[in-house]
Amino acid sequence: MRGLGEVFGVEGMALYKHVANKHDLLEGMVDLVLSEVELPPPGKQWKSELRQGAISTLKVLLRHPWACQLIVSGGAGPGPAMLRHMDGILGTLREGGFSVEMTHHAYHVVDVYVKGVALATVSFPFKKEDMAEMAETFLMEFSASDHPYLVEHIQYHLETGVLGEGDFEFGLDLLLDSLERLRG
Amino acid sequence: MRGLGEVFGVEGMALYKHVANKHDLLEGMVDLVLSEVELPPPGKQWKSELRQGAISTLKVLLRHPWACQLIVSGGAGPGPAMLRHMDGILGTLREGGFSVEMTHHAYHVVDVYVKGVALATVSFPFKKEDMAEMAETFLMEFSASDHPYLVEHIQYHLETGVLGEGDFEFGLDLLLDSLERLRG
DNA sequence: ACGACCTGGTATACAGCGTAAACCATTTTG
DNA sequence: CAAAATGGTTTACGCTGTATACCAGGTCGT
Repeated sequence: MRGLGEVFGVEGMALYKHVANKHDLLEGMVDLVLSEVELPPPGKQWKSELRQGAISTLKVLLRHPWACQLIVSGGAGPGPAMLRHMDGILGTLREGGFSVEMTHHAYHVVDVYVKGVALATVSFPFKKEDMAEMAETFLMEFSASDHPYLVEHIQYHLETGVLGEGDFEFGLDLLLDSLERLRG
Repeated sequence: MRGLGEVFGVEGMALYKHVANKHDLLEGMVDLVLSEVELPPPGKQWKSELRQGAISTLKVLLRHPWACQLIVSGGAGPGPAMLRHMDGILGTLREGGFSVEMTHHAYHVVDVYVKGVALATVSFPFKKEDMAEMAETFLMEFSASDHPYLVEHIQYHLETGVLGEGDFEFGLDLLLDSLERLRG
């Protein structure tokens, strides 16, 4: 708070004339972030709309790493932007022909997935450059023979990088295709 | 720290003779939690093994809500239990006939999903009993006509409760079935 | 036009946090 | 038997969010 005050050239306490407390402030910021998400209007092509919405959501979340934690963990109650966001996605599903029940399932599955990827990406503890070095010290810690599959996995990551866009879309399409099958 | 010291009948600072800092302490606790997960040994029925592993993981995470945040957000580097856990799941996939690449995808998708559900469940801000009351004040805040689909969604939740076991397994099976299709 | 009130700022203070530093008794060990 | 490791205490520092009191300037009702 004092730091934010400094940004405004003001004593920290002055902020409390404008927001109730730090948490309220963060809630507002979070909702502002969420308002950046671009949601296509509900229509007939639910799949591409949902896909686009999910991708946009992830992009926004990755653009504001600090907000990830708060949004994902529901630490901030839903503000107007979040409500709009939810209604948009739910609308896409309903208009796309999903039943109320299936809409419920689809919404939560995709929601959890997007947020999960966002959080995992944001909070991955190593920088891309340190990865190689990191992996090396890593592979020393445990006898490679104890965790053969893990070694293989890490080596794969060394070749292909951290969780990237491709990985996200792989899972996303997996879900969307499954949902499509269930809708019919 | 001072509180934990009190539990041991000791001054807070005494703890620093046993752990490097608070973060280290939490890492240890997190790994202990993770060691509670029961993973079936890798074999031929990858699907049921993965399923069982995911369910066990979720159960453990829900049993220790405080650990959820840390585990999910990777705030704690992987300890021995986590390594074991990862290797187990990766092994299940590889032994089950998945290629290295598909194993990578499958692992991350399921991992993200399980952790996402855990975090969402744990950090859902309202108690089960207050839900109805909560929803009511909720539905007043925004004109119901502005968010018709959201209203519908909330009403569905009022009938069926918060995210429950069924919802989790729905998404899980969705993923597992898709993975099965992709494996072949 | 004048007192009341609202607005947005300051100053001070408090309790809480993690933890660094110095010190001290009691084992354990070379 | 001296040296050193072990596990505790005390004190203190800088950081946090924020309650409280105070105060200047502008706005408003009469």
